Amino acid sequence: MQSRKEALLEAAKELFAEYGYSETTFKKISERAGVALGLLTHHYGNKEKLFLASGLDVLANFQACLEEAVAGAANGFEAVMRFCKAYLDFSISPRSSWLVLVRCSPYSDMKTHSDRKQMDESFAVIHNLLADQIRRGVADGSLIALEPDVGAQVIISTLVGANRTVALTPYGDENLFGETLAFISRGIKK
Amino acid sequence: MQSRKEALLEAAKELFAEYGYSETTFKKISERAGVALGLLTHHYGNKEKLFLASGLDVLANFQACLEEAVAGAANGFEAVMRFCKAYLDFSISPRSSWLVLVRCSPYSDMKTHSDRKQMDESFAVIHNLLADQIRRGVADGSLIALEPDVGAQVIISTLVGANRTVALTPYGDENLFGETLAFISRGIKK
Amino acid sequence: MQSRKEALLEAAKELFAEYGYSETTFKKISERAGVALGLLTHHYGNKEKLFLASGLDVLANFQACLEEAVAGAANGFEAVMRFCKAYLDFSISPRSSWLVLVRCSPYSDMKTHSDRKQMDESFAVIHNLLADQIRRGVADGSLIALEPDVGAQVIISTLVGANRTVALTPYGDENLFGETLAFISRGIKK
Amino acid sequence: MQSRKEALLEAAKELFAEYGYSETTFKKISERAGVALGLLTHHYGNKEKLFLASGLDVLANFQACLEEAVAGAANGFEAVMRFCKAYLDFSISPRSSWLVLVRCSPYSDMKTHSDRKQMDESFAVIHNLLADQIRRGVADGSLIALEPDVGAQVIISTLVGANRTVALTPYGDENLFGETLAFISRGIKK
DNA sequence: TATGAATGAGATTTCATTCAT
DNA sequence: AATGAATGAAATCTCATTCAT
Repeated sequence: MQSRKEALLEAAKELFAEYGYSETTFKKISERAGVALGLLTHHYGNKEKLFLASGLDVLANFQACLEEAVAGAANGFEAVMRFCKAYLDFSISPRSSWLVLVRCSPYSDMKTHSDRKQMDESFAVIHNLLADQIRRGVADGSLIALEPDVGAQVIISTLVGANRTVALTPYGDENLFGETLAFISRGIKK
Repeated sequence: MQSRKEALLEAAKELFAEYGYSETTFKKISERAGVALGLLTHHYGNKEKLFLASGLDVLANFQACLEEAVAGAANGFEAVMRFCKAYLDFSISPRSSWLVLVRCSPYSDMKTHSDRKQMDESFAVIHNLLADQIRRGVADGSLIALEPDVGAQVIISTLVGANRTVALTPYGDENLFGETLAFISRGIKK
Repeated sequence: MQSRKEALLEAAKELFAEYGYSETTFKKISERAGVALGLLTHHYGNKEKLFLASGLDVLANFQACLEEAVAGAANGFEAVMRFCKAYLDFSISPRSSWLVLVRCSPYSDMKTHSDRKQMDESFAVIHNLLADQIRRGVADGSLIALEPDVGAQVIISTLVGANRTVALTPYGDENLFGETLAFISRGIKK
Repeated sequence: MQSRKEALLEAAKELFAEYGYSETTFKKISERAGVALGLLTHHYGNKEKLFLASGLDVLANFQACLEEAVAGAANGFEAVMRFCKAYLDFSISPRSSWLVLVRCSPYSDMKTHSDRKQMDESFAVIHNLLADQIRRGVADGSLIALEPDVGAQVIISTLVGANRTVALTPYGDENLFGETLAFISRGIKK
């Protein structure tokens, strides 16, 4: 059984994902969660903190998913490709509330909010996870000579773009994710 | 001499670029433009239409810039690379108000608004411009065998992602654009 | 050929009739008339004066119609009945813009406006026209003994009510005007 | 002790009655009620719904008053006359806020608003109450042969007109209500 | 913890009227 | 006479947040 606090977070994630920050109101959240309006500030302080909590909740799942993906890879190249596939898969999995991250990640166009920093740090963990796999791949000879941080930036940028194309635009082709992975592969494989 | 209608558009572009849609108010726009509040609806109807007008204005400049870039290329590969470079350069040129497009393009996370379609169509023109260069490169043997539409999608996705990383996040490295171009080159060159 | 001043009055009558005072705007009027916005104040001064001009224009037609109706009556009773029939007929004749009077006559629920007095006086002329016919009927023995002013008030009240029932409510039966005339007849005939 | 929600309704009834719909503002209502502006939409949703609530509140009192009036009548004719007298009396009783109904009943000149239907239905109850008394009077021989629905329409039209003459115009004579009752009596009594 | 009434600043939008051309 | 850009006050409505219960 879900506590009322959890019900609020769940409703907030759904609504922020669907409508974005400014079109999601306390009233809508409390109605969808089926709890009293006042509980929102009681449990989460204010709107921004709730937004952050929503984002961090999705992000924690995202991190876990990526770490699991890279775990059993035979070499660096394979680890990178698993990372990429997991990234794209997570973003379209129906119950991941991925769009919350589209709305509040450092890659979003939100005006900087108070706890942007906490979000940035969590995303840095993801960046480093990928950079580590690149380092491994360069060491084990499965990747071309890439500076790990820049390489991770380029790859994540590509994933961010592909993801947005599919999630937000009408151009998103069903082949796009496959092509993107092939494209990345060509760009890094030795 | 700038008409008041133009002054409003200019102010709107600056403010939408800087603050996004919902944090840009009529008051801020009219004050920055130095005109009366009521002129906004008089000339543009409502906030959304002004937002659209802002986006289309930037987009028109963007298109012109891309078309000029591909004009003198020796072959398809070179045309594609010029397109990509012009894309990234435009996005960081100081007076382009590029961020307006980050806020209202199909790649943005705006809730669909009324004239989304008009924006979509204009972006399709850009997509087709790139697809044409790919087609040319495949024909002249300077590119690997790519399906032009999917290829254009992948490349634009990569540019979108790189652009967001630089424009919005704290990770944006100064090498990123260069690395992105190299990465694209490796992914498509025969 | 209609002058622009006349076109404005015509448009104003239509719109005031259909939408009432406060939902009729200068913009709508000038657009329907196909002339420039500024001509409205130029020719009519302000909104209230235009409203009054619209009402008085309809009222002048109304008066003429009533006077013509009573002209050839054989006796007072017949004159009264002709008056009543003409009153009701005018109110449903398609091009009379009768509803303007519903909106701005002394029987309307408009908050008193500046030139209410002029409207009141014109309506008094109508009242007196009916009172004269009653006086005649009492004198010639075709009517029961009625105080002409009170009698005119009662009869006009009945017409006002019947008219509103037909023009404004969903209850308006097609027999209502006939029944109303029969009812009046029973109430005054000797 | 009156709740703030009730205070708002009371203030709204007074102001709508006095100034009509469009000249009654949120500011005026909340100031007269002595509560915060935002409570208006909090409790009533929007201006129209508050207007409707005001009308229905007055109408409920009106219905109760009419039902009580017809209760003890000796025959149909007397019941009809009591109905008419109660109708007219209610309309000039100082604390009835009758004018709200003048502004928002189906007999008003309001442009059709959303819940017009609800108002229409409530007025139909009043119409039927009168039609029932006519039916009784025709049956018990105290009235002439009248079709009950049309008869009710004619009588209510007469009351509506008399009421408007007294409430809205400068012609309203103090004898008018008495004369109107006599006039109705002559028109229906056997 | 839980509720939802209460607040009031602020947003968008409307619109009669003025005025330069 | 004719045009429509320009003005700004005022209207309705939203909404995060507070607070008494």
